[in-house]
Amino acid sequence: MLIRLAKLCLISGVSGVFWSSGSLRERMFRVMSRFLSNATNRIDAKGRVSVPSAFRSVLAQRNVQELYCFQDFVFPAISVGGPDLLERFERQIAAEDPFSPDANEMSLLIHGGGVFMKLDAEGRLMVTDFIRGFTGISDEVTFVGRADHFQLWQPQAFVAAQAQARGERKLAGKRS
Amino acid sequence: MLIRLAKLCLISGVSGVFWSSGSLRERMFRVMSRFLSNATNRIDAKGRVSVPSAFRSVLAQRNVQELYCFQDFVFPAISVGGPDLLERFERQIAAEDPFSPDANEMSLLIHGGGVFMKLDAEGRLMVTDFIRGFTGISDEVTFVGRADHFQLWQPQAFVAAQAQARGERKLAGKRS
DNA sequence: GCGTATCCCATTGACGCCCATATGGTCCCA
DNA sequence: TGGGACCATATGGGCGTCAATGGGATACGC
Repeated sequence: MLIRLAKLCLISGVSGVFWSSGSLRERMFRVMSRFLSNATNRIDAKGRVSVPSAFRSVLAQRNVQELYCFQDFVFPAISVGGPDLLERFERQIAAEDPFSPDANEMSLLIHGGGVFMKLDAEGRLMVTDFIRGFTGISDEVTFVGRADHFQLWQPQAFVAAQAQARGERKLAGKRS
Repeated sequence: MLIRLAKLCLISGVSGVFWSSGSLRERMFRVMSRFLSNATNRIDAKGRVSVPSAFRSVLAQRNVQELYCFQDFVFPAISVGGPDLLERFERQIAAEDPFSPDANEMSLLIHGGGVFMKLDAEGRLMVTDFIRGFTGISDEVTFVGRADHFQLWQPQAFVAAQAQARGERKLAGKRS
């Protein structure tokens, strides 16, 4: 199961290169600037929601000004990161056989299913239909840190998914 | 043959030359100037539809004034790009034996299945029968970014194709 | 001359930019 | 240790700008 989770992670964009290299100082820096924990904020009348301050400062440290958002491949959640996230996907496409139907589908998802968004001066983002439709979000958003990116969840869906993941881990632990 | 054409499509669409490096400024520029995300607009009584502003500014940045449109090889969608898209196809054809059946068929699709179109002053394009017939579009158009070009889809067909691609991604991830 | 496409202008509704307020937490000082 | 000032964050809302759309008027082709 652990392996499976690791794979899931990779699928949804958490790259394994995250830890692998760089000077000690750089690694310290990265540790400091991970997306971690979760928080739930309300959507206002105009459809905006504040990105948690902790996440915003990570974005600032990484010099991320435009957010690349896409509909996650596994969960009913929107994954959000910097343009480097998109570039990683594109490299992945370029790396595998560029003639495969896989690459075509991949492009349909990451280009056609991805958006660039910007935060306003107060660090809020618009919750568009693009986000609502895919996640089921209506009036509250749960922000979930995923190391090098974060996700937008419908609050109940998140606790459910988390509970399920916890349950499977427990079983795996008893088995092994 | 079909596979071969699909390959062609991919070559031009998700080109492997993707932009691995460059100054920060250059990368910002590139991020800004690729076709990304999707949006659905209505067709008015005269059969016109507005191209999303984001796509128009990409076209402007690339100095594209005439649009080359052709019926996509794999999806029921119209692919739209600058004249460079057509030129790339033509180079591809020229690269192989000009008398081969393959080259002949490619030309049939590339040239016979393609048209040039122009936007009006407000950035709208006419939805002709050429487009309607192939895509099933009737009163709404979904614009889908594909990095170096974009596509016109019948809205429902797009969500269906995207859902299928996502499903296959998920399965592939779990399998491996 | 009639249908069709292009040009021009008007409307409106959404989004970005700006400032104001509240609320909770922290730090300092008595 | 308790109270209070201070600060940061989350949230609310006004307003201007621009994009999407609608519709009239004119040019063009069959």
